[in-house]
Parts: sequence; structure tokens; C-alpha cells
Amino acid sequence: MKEILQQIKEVVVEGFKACDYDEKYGMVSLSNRPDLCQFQCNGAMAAAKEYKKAPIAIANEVVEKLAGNAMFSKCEACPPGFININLSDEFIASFVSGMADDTERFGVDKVASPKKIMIDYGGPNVAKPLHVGHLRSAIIGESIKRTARFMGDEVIGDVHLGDWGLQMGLIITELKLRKPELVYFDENYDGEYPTEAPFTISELEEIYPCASGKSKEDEAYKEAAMTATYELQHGRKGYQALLSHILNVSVSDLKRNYEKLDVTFDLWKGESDAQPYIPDMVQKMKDDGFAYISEGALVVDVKEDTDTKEVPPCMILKSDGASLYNTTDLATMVWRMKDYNPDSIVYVVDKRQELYFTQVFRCAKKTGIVPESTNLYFVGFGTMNGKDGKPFKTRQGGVMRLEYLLSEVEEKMLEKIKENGTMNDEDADNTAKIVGLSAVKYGDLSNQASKDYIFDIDRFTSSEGNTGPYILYTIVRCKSILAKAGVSTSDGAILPAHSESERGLQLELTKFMAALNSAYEDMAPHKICAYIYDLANAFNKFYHDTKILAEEDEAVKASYLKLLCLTKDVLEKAIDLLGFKAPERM
RNA sequence: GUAGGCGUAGCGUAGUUGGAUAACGCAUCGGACUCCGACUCCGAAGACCGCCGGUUCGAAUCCGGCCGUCUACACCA
Repeated sequence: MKEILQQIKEVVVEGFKACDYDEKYGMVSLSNRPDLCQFQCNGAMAAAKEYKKAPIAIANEVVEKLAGNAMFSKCEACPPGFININLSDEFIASFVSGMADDTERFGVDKVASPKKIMIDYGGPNVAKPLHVGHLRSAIIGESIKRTARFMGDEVIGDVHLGDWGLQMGLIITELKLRKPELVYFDENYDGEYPTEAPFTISELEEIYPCASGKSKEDEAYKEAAMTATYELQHGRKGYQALLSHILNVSVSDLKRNYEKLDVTFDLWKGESDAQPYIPDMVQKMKDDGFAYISEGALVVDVKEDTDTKEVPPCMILKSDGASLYNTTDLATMVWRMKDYNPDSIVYVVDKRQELYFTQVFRCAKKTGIVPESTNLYFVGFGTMNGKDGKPFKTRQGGVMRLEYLLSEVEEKMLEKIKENGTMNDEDADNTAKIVGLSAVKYGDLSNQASKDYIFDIDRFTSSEGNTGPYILYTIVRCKSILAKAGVSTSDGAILPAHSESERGLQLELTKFMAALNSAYEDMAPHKICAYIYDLANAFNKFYHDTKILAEEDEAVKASYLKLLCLTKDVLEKAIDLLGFKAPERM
């Protein structure tokens, strides 16, 4: 369906053209004075300059041409030159009916030319548990992915595991110390390696910090780890077998944790997958004359004339010839282009890495790893802070594991359910999980991604105010009424509004596609949150002063139910795009 | 030091392609309803939109300067 704002604009543009004014002045926007009108056009004031006329005179002329259009119930000029517009109830109702009849997309068209997008979010390290630092990337990335997919793009999510580098050498070294008898350490061993991993996930999680700690104090230990890393990376069989055990054990644990967050990836590639592409890539950069030695390291200049700040060169190889993060990220682009050839690659990463990604992006474009036609986007997000405004920590001051954070929130929700409800324990548990996740995700996504925000568990889990539970509560309320009415979907049309609050609700529903489009274009999930909060409010006003089930006129009641159904469906679609769902009951 | 982000009621946040009276929530106070599920609704109070200046019919929004704060600034990822 054509967006409602677009439809209005087309009519208003005709008005401007009919008076011989440029059509660019026919821009229509949502009213910022809802008490005066629903939509407004400010073009007359802008046009006043060009045509050297009083703005109000222009507005009056245009309004005269628009008079009598069945789409409007009001269209008037207001000093100094606003054109205020209200839609007729019939038009709104027919538009909303059209949305309701499209039970899959609610009138939202797919984009005209779908793109292939790779989105890189997650970035967990193997052998290390997910912590709160991984939360935002996962939540924001998942929502951007779902939204783009709904809009018709082909989206490939890649977790981009941190599975390369010294950390693996550390684990191997520590393991060798503890279990030197394992065949993996026997260089003369020539047979098959066991399929069973010689450790569990919890052992692994304990081994890494232990090894990391030792390496900081013990030079020899660190040396051993670096040697192990080197040997691993240069094909030592036993170590590679260990690496795949570490990967298997760790990845299945990571999957379990991401599942709790309702976050799924299409690809579980890691830094190690990029390594084979490095030698050729580096050689080509040298051959093409982009890479040169500076202070011993191999670098590519990425300065541009328009820079207002110093942009250091992008380092490709360290002075000892070893590769580094940049190298891996660039090589990752190599296989992404080779295997998938996406139209754009989106990185959902902590905003502190912005300069680093500027360097990498420029280097990729300059050296031709990524063609001009492929867009590279950096979606930087801010820090999640505690109530004190400083980065979120446990009470002990350490980094909080994601699992613990989630269960703390779930517990909080469970308390509330037990206080009020008559649910059995199992249902209560499940509901607490669902509602708890909504609290965490909505709390995060309702802020602009690029800003820091304060994680306030009491506020996020409250069912009042702009929170996930409030949205869910509204959905559950809709479901409950529909269940009592014994309908899930209803035929017939939505009638023109019978009250101020119903008009408000219908009007709010018409804004769905505009909200989605703008969230999609800006990769800004918080715009979806803002929209559904407004929608939930509009619904609750309607709910408060309308007796739906007691309505005696059957046609009106059917219309109410259909409106209710649409509201519920739109809300559920929206939260699905945000990455959570509603329970049947709360 | 250089560059960038941020600064909006007590608190947490929208709004930043310039538009009418700066929006919302929490907390506070006062009502309505207590009926379709932890509620919902209506209202009050609360803001020199960090400060100063500029651009214009009009600035939270654009420009310049200052203050505060966070962050980044080549061999860590």
C-alpha cells in the first residue's frame, strides 16, 4: 500500500502545482500540534521567499484548490502560513481496513530493489563466556537483521567468532601442563584423534582466565603460549585437532546462550576462516603498490584530503611479520566478497572502534578488496552503564556474565508473576523468561544505539511506562479480549471512528509503514519502539472508554474486534522485528 | 595536545533535513474507573533545551567561541 503521508502529499503537491508553485513546497509531515490538526504542510512559508508573496496568501490559494477533496475533513490555512490538514474518518477507516486485510504485511511494501546484506554482529570469543559487552551487538544486530529481512532484503548474519590468536595458544599451553599425557601433545603420534573433547565447557571457561593470568606474570609461560600459537597456526596437527575440539565445545555453548536471547546467526564463521586468504591478499597489496614498510610495519595509507583529524595508516603486518586484527578483518572481507558478493556489509560494533573501522573500510576500498559498489556501514553502539552512570559491573566490580544478567531479570519477573497470578510454576517460569527478555531488549533498543544508556532493572521490568512489559501487557490484553469474544480474525470492514479515542487509534495505525521505513532506512530500532509505544498508548485510551464486548450494535462490535485484532497483529509484528515475543497470558 | 560524541524538568529519555505553546515516562500531588488480566484513563506541578554570540520572518535543531563530560588517537583485539 502507498504510505498515507505519500498519498496526502500527492494531493497537496497538485494543489501547489495548480497555483503555479514548485511542487517541492508540497511536503507534508505529521503535525507537531495534534490539538490543531493531524498533518501539516509548511511549504507556503518556504515558498514565500521565492515568489515574494505573503506566506498566508500562498497558503490560502493552495487551500482553495484543495477544498472539497473527499480525503480531507479539514484543510485550512493558518497564520503565518501553515496548511493544517485532517483526514476524513472514512478515508482513515478504509486505509486501516486495507491494512487489516493484508494479514502478513499490514500494507507495508517490500523495497523496490532488494539488496544482499551481510551483517556482522556478535563477535564472541571462543572459550570465553558471553558477557554484557556482547549484549548490545547481539540485540541491535538481530533487530536490524529482522527488519531488513521483512523489508525484502536478503540478509546473512555472521557471528564472526574470535577464534584466532594468542588465546588459543594459552589454552593449549595450560592444557599441556595439566594433561601432558594427551595424544595431542605427542608430535610422533600419527593416528586418528579422539572425537570426544578432553574437556567440558566449564573446564574450558576456567582454563582460559587461569592461563591468561599466568602469562601476565610468567614470561616463560607466555613464551610457551606464543610458541604454541605459532605452531598451531603453522599446521601442527595435534594442536589443530585441539582447536576443533575447543571450537566445538565452545560454539555449542555459545549457541545455547544466543538461543536464550532469541538471536540466531546464519554463519558461524570466525577469524580462523579468514587466515587462508591472508598471504595472497598481502602480496597483492604489495604488488599493486598500496602497501609499504613504515617503522618496520607493513601499512597502507588511508588519509584523505578532507580529513579534519589525523587518520593513521592501516597496519597490515606487524614489524615481526605477524598478522593482526586488521589483517583478519580485511581477509574476512575477501571471502565475504568471493563467496557472497553482498551489496553491503554492516558492522554492529562498539562505537569506540569507529576510527579503527574507518581505516579498515578505506583500506578495503582503496586496495580493491571491496568494490565501490559495495557499501560498508559502521553501526556503532554506546556503552551499557549501571545506575551510577559508569560501565555496568557486577557488585564485586567484575564483568557480568550475560547468563547471570538474564536470570536476574527473569527472577525479578517471576516475583511479579507470583505476586499477582494464579499461574502454575511451569507457566510462570516460561512467562518470566519471555517477559524478562522483552524487558532487557526493549530497555536497550528504545534508546538510540549510538548513545550510552543506563541499565536500570527496576525500570525495565516495570509494567508501567515505556517498557517491554508494558507493550506485552497491551498485547496480552488484546488477546484476552479476542479470546473472550471467541474470534481470532474477523471479516468485514473497519468502520469510521465512533469516538475521539477510536480515531486516535486508527490514525496511529496508519503510521505503521512510515515508522518501519524510517527504522529500516536509518537502521534505528528505537524508532520501532517509539512507534509501538505510541500505538499501545492510543490503544489503551480507546480501551479505557470503549466497552468492546458489551457493544450492542453487532456491526460496530465486529469493527471494534477487527481493529483490536489489527492492533495486536501490528504490535506483535513490531516486537518480532525487535527480537522478542508476547506470551499468551501474563 | 588533536579529533569526535554527548550536555533537554529531580531521574531516565524522544525530538536535531530550522517552524506554531519543547514531547514522553518514572517519581510527586489530585481525581476517575476498579468493568474486557500485574492495570488503564484524566489533570496539576516540574525546563533560561550547558553558557555566550551570530545567521533569519522563525533556532533545542545551522555557524563561531567557551565550559563540563565521555571516547579515540599505528605494531592489543
